[in-house]
Amino acid sequence: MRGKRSQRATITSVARLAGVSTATAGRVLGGYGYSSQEVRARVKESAEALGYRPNRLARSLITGKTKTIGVVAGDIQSPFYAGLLRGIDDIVRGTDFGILLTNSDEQLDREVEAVRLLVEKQVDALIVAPSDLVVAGHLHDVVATGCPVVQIDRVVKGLRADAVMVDNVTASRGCTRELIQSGHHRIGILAELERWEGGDVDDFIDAVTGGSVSQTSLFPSWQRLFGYWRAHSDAGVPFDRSLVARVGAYSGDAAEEAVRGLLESPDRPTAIFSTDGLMSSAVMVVVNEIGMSVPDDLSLVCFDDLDWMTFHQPPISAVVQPVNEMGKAAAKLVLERIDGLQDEPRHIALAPDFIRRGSILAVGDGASA
Amino acid sequence: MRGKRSQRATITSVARLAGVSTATAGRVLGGYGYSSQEVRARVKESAEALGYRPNRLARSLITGKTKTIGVVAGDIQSPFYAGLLRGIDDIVRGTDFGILLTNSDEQLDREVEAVRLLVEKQVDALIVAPSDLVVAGHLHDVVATGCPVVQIDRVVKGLRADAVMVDNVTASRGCTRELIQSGHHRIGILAELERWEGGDVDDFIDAVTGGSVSQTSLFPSWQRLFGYWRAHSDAGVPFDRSLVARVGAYSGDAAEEAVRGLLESPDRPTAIFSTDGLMSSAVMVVVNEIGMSVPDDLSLVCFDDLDWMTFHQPPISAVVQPVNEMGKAAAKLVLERIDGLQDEPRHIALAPDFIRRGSILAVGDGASA
DNA sequence: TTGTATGCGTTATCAT
DNA sequence: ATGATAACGCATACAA
Repeated sequence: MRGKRSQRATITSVARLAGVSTATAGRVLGGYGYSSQEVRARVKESAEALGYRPNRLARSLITGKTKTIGVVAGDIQSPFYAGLLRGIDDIVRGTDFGILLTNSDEQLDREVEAVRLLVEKQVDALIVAPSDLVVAGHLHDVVATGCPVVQIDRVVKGLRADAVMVDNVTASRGCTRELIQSGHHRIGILAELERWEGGDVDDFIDAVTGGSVSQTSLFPSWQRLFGYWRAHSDAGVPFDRSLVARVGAYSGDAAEEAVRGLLESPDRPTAIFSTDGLMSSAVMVVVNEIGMSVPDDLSLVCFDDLDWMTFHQPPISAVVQPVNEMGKAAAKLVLERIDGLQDEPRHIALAPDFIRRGSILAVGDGASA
Repeated sequence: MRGKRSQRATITSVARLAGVSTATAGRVLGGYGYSSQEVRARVKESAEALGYRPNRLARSLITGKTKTIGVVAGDIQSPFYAGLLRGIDDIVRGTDFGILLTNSDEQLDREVEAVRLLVEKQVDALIVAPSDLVVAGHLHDVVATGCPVVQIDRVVKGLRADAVMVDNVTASRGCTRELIQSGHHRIGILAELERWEGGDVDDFIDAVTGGSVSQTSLFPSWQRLFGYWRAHSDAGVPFDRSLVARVGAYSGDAAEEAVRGLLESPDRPTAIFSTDGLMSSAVMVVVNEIGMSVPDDLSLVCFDDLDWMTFHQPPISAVVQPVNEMGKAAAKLVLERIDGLQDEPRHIALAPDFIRRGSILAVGDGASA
């Protein structure tokens, strides 16, 4: 029996009803000081009778802690971010932390706005998927105030903050090697490849070949291209620039267009490595459209294991990112930092799994199983 | 040039630097009172120099508004809730409202906990997908305090609060009719069908036949069963209880088991209506497992249009819920209520689309296109 | 137009 | 163990 009228009960009203001071009422309700059995009972009873709910705002104002974690996701609707969020929530649930969620659409200006809002709302920490790996003054500012920041999925150049990501290079290198070992020498790679401050794909390959590129502060799709390149280099298979389909935008239409370019070319690839869930759907659309069949006409390996890849005929080989674990790792890091952990920024790189399924056809002479 | 040291600037420090009172500084920084050009400039300059950021906590404590909307989702990771969230954010972005997100996993106790947290954090409104349509004291309590509540996807019996949902009955009735008109008279329905206070499927059908069931406060899967029943009734096709595959839990494994029961029965259905995305995947898994083919061996219609349904061979017919629009509608309602809109609770039912694709085979004699 | 004084609901620091 | 009282950072009524 509570809820009462419209006016919410405060510590003051509870104290009055219980016949104690607000200080005493605060101690028992907040559970932070001394109090006698008798008083404790009386206060709790009064609180119950009035339907008292603590006002965390007031508490936060004085403690300086809001018990709230700000999250800046790229696109909540994508399975990747949804999975991250789920992982974060799994860790946070049970604590009395809340998640303040914002969406950047991978655009810097929106991210800046989002961070500003979160900071003004006094979040205790920030989990962010940075939109720009070079210009990030807003994030440096947050770090400078002492508010813990955990980067997710990618890391800003020179930002002294924790990070949780996946080892894209190793994963891509591994699954490209699978294709090569199955006899494929012309493997198309379909990748977003936006925003690299060093220039375009050719510049990137030059930089990579010249050894002057740091793997760390690269967007995932560039890292995956890098892994693809290394697998070729490892196996002594020549790298053909024309097999790199750069989508250049994060849109299904653009991806389909890029796939058409790849598959309609005179010496088209015998396999495709699709570096992202959105890209993978695009591959399927175009493959159907052209009337090709996987793996007879085209072998396929995808980054991100979407549900349909399991029951597609044939099932599609995929790199599965541990999205929930990434979210959990980020949340744990955040909680540790809030608890005062003071060591150097940590970069945690989780290892994706590769699941080989029926979408890879062995071709040529010495094809291994 | 800001950020400064660890101490955050306050109105007081800005006022001191600008040589004005805190009230004056507050007026220009908060933009709510009179101030002269000259003072305004000086204060803003000081604020900039100190890297002043308003503390919304303090503001909220006094205004009584946090500019925060609490959201209780079922499972953030599902495309449905992710889509809702995206819609909500689309509306909220640009305003200085924040979204405080929690996850109930469709369990009442977790929902109660979540709501408690949100209320203590003083959210200005609540958007919630209720886990229980009958026992919801926590929601009644919130409504009683005057905090706007918008139910999403389903509506609690007797709760005086807005709601945004989809017209499940009409949609299911429509797509079941499509199957019937294509000559299917044995249509299996795969549905979660948990938690109906009236009992099990037989009781439900009895109640439906007897006209004693209210469509409103039913979980979506029951409403979809209802639409399926009505389509049969409309067409004079006998309703066969054995064609109702009740999954009873929200799990892929359970769904697959239910599909097997349907497809391995001696007089198995010629078509299946799958009432949910998770169920649809289960259908595909089992269909492949058994070696059947859609639509030759089995026609298929699904509630929820997942990405793979477009490029599956053949493409799968689907009911597409306007998830983003639902989220947007809920968020708009919330903002209106916060602005003081005081009329009766509104129930907004959006109409899903049906997209007929190649997964329906016309059978029997008078099959229509 | 500006400044003074109070209060929002808590926690924290002292006394007692 | 308890109570008076001062914060926290801001907004607001009112006086100047």
